[in-house]
Amino acid sequence: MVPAGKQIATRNQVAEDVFVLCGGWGFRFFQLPDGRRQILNFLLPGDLFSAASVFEQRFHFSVKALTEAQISAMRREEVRSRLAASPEILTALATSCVAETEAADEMQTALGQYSAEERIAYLLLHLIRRIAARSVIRDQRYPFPLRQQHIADAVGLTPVHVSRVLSLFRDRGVVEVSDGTLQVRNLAGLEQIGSLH
Amino acid sequence: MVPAGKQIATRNQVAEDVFVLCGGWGFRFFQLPDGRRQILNFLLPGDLFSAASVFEQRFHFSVKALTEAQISAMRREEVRSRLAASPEILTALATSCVAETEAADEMQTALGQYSAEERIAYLLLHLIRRIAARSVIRDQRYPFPLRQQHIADAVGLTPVHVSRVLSLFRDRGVVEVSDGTLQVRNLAGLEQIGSLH
DNA sequence: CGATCGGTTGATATGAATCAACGTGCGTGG
DNA sequence: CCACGCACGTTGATTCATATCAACCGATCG
Repeated sequence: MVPAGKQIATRNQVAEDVFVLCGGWGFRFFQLPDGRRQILNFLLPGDLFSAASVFEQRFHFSVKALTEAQISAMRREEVRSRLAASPEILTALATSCVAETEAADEMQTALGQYSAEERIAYLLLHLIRRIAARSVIRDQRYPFPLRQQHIADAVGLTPVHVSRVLSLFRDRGVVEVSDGTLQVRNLAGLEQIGSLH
Repeated sequence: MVPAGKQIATRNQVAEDVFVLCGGWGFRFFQLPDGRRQILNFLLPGDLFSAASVFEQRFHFSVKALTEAQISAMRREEVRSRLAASPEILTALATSCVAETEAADEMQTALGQYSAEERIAYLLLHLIRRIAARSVIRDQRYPFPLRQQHIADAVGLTPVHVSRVLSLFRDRGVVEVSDGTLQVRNLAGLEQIGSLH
C-alpha cells in the first residue's frame, strides 16, 4: 500500500521486478532538471507500469502514486521464463504493448497538432473510456482524482490555462470536472472537440 | 523499390505481413481529416515499421517513403512462429520495442514541454545519432533528406517557424541544414539546447 | 486562527501562427 | 532552348493562443 503522492519508481533506477498497479491511480512521467514535468500516461488498476519494462534492466521513466495505491511485483526472470513457456502470456504482453504504442502515438499527435481545448478533451475522452472499462458508471459520473496540475503536465499547458478551458467546458455544458469526479454532460460535444478522427 | 513520396501503408489497412525498411528513408504518421499531419518518427534502413505490427492485424498508422526506398516483407505468421521457437528473435523484437517506447516517451516530452528551438534541436540530435549508427560520418556532415515541412510536422510547428529557427541556428553557428545534408558546427551547443537532461 | 493548497479571474506579455510577398532552382512542355 | 509553373525556403508585418504575473477566494488542516 502506497500513500498518495509517493514516488514509486525513478528514472534509471535498476529493478529486478516488473510492476503492476493493482489498486488506485498512478502516473508515469519524465522530470526535467528545470522543474518541468511531462506526464506520459496515467496508470489504472490492472496496468503494467510499462510492457517494455519486462525487458528493461532499469526504468526509463519515473512513476508516482496519484491516489493511495497498491502495487504488486513479479520477478522479471520469472515473467520472462513464463513468457517463453506459454504463448498466452506472450500474447497478453504483446496486446498491452500494442495498446501502449498506439496510445503513445495518439498522444504524440495530440501534443503536436491539437489546440488546448482539443488536447484536454482528448485526454478526458481517453481516460473516460479506460475508467468505464473498470467500473460501472452511473449518470455519466466518473471517478477522477486528477488535479488541474496533472492535466496541465499531461497535455503540456499551464494550470491556469487548464482552469480556463475547463471553465469554458463547464459553461458550455460539455463536462464538469470537480473535486474527484468528472461529469459528462454532452458526450457528443466532447467527442466533437477531442476526437482524433 | 518505392519512389520518394509514395505512401506505403495506410492506417486501418489490413496487412498479413510485417515490414522492414531496407534502404532509403521513410516516416510513420497520422493524417487528420482537416489536413494536419503528425509525423511520429522517421524510418531508417534496418527499421521495422513498428515492433507492435508483429501483433497487429492492421496498421494503426500510415507510412510514406521520404526518399526512394526499399522495403521488405515477412509473413506475420512466420515471424510469430519463429518468435516462439527462438529466444534470440524474441529478444531482438523486445529490444526494438523498448527502444520505440523510450523514443516515443521522449518525443512526447519534447512536444509537451519544449520550446520551438528545443524541439528542433532535440529532433536533430536524435536523428544524428541514428544516422551515425548507420554510416560513416566525416566532418560532421550527415545525409539529411528531410524538408522543412517534415521537420514542422514532426515537432508540431509551422514550416515558416522552422525556417526561422533554422536560420537562427545557422547564424549562431550551431547547425546548417541545407539541401540534403546537415552540418553540425557546434555539437555541444546543439546539445545544450536540445537535450532532455 | 493563520497557513497552505487548489482553483478562479483579470491584465499583460510573448512565442508561434498566419498572411503575404518575394527569390531561387528545377522540370516540363511549348 | 526558353518560358512558365511549381516546390521550397526566406523574410516582414500582424494576429492570436497561451504563458506569465498577480490578486483573490474557499476549503482544509495543524
